Amino acid sequence: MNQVNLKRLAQELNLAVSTVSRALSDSYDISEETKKKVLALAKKLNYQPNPFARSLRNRSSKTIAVILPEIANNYFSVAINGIEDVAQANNYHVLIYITHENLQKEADIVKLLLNGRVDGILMSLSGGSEDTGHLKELQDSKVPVVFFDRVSDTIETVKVITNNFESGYLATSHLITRGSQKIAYLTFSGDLSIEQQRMKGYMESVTNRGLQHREEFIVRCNNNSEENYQKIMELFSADDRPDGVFASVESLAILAYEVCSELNLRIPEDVKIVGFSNLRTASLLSPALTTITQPAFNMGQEAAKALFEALEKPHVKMENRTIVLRSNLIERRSTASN
Amino acid sequence: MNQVNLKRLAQELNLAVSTVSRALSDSYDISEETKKKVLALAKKLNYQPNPFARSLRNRSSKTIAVILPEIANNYFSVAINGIEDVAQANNYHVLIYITHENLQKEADIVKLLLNGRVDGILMSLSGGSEDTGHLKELQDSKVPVVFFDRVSDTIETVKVITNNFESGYLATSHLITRGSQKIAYLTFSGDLSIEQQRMKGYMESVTNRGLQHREEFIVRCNNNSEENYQKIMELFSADDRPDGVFASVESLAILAYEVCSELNLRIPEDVKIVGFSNLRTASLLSPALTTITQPAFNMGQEAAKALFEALEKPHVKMENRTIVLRSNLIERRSTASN
DNA sequence: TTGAAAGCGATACCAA
DNA sequence: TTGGTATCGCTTTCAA
Repeated sequence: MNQVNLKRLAQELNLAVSTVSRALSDSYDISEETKKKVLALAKKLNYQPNPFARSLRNRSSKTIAVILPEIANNYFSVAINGIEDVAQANNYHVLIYITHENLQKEADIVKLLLNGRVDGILMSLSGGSEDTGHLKELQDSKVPVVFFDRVSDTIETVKVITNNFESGYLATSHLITRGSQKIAYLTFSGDLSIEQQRMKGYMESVTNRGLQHREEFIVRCNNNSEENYQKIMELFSADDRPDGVFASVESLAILAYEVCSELNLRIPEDVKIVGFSNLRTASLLSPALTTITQPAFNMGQEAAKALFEALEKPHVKMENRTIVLRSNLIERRSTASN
Repeated sequence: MNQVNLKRLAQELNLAVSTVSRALSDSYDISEETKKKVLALAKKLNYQPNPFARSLRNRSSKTIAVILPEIANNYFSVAINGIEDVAQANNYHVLIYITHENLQKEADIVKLLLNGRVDGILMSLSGGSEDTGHLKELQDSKVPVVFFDRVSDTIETVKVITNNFESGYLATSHLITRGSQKIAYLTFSGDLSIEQQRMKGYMESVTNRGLQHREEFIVRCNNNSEENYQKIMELFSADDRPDGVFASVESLAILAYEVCSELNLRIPEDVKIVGFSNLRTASLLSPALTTITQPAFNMGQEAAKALFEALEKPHVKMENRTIVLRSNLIERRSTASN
């Protein structure tokens, strides 16, 4: 094809390729006149530098990767928004990889990215055993990583999270204050650090408020929505069922609503519910759902900013720093007093 | 750095770079023995080919781009899921670009991608005047595009949409059947082909059922949520307010709910509402929202599949074909008869 | 101020 | 069956 590249520009202008290259990068030792001519022709022919040649030469891809467990989720999609925002401002490209909570897939993707395809990685861990080889490999590689939301405890780098322990404590205390005595906790795998923090908050609140800790009130869910529905159904069908529920994940709060509807349990009269959630329609649910809402957009932004800061100092090791952005408890009808 | 590249492998094995390259690509004219040795060392050193060198040489990036107006949206995030699914199966990488309904940004992004950075593009148009130079440029370039959902009327290529006209007709007829007589239509910019189709469906249903068409019942919204809220507020505050609303966009249905709540209008007794929506919690809203639901995941998949088919026949011009996937009307309480 | 040429890493052609 | 080398397009060092 009649590709527009430096050679082509150089030929048309009777200049050397190197001259054209320097003119385009506004090098100081090229005359104004030449620069003008070059820029004019480049514009006219709509010259776009070949990104691969550039990346190959410069060892920099102007691209970051975002690895996350899922995307059809109000938290993650908004977080991506924040990330993309910062990336566009820095003229970077954003690659997306979804692990679907599959650890093997996560490992494969990470391996795929260790060859320089991206300059940095933003990552939210898949469920399953947290720490495995691929994260170590990442850390040993030259590719900087910033974790957000579902962070790794063991890898030393920048992490952006919300105040999970406090939020768990707050949500549980809120339920107790509103009159719940038997509080269930719905959680995902339980391997993730953030889950553990939220649960610790729940436990500590239960204990501090003098309530009895009951193992059967902790429901560990998985990737299978139907199974989770069944588990929650069992929880609520028991004779001695909970009168309060703290869902550490949005989807589990929704399932709890569905189960209550199925069993004709009234919210909040029979069961009060609070959930971690970024659902924009939380206030329109029936009844409106009390939520712990994470600053998703901000978390994405901060994670991306931290990554770009690291990219500017390529020879400095990533510092081990945790940025905590506060979540908000937004009280609605699902936890009203009886 | 001590990068692992072909040269390094070749040196360690006392072979030529070209031999190593062919051994790794399982070329038939390399001896089994050599292949084994090469593969073993490559594995041991965790050799990953440099993607840029490869792309530069092969003129193929193994990457596609997805350009869309927004991502924090149940339709688009699920569609991306479908796209990513197919891309991963094809060992392709996915770049994401969000235009935020900004036509200029869309044009900039498209220009950025004409230099071979991606092998193909999946695109859902930003609002604003539909057809402008950047799309033409795209069509003239060698980069194949497939449109999904918000497609271009004028560019000839594969397009994946839902049955917009029919759905608009169906939604409106449904409102009429349930007793609405004065039906408002909430739409976005109105420039997009899909919006026009939906509106045509609405109009034709209104006319066919012998209702009066009223210009003031067509509310054209924009990117500004507060302004839209005001517009809808005015609509419902009028003496002769509508008793049925068809929202052609999810976010407008949500706004309608909020306005009704503010004005103490009962749904469905005072106003019935149906909206295009992929909200997973539609059934939990108060009241449950009747929706026209698009097969988002499928649409993403089909668009991606069509793109990959095109990528396999690089010298064939994209055919002008429209794939229509049907949306479903899911009836819920927001349109119950009085 | 400009030009020539080396080199980034992988591929493919031609030669041996 | 293997080796040598040109090439993709761009950047940068060295020379003029």
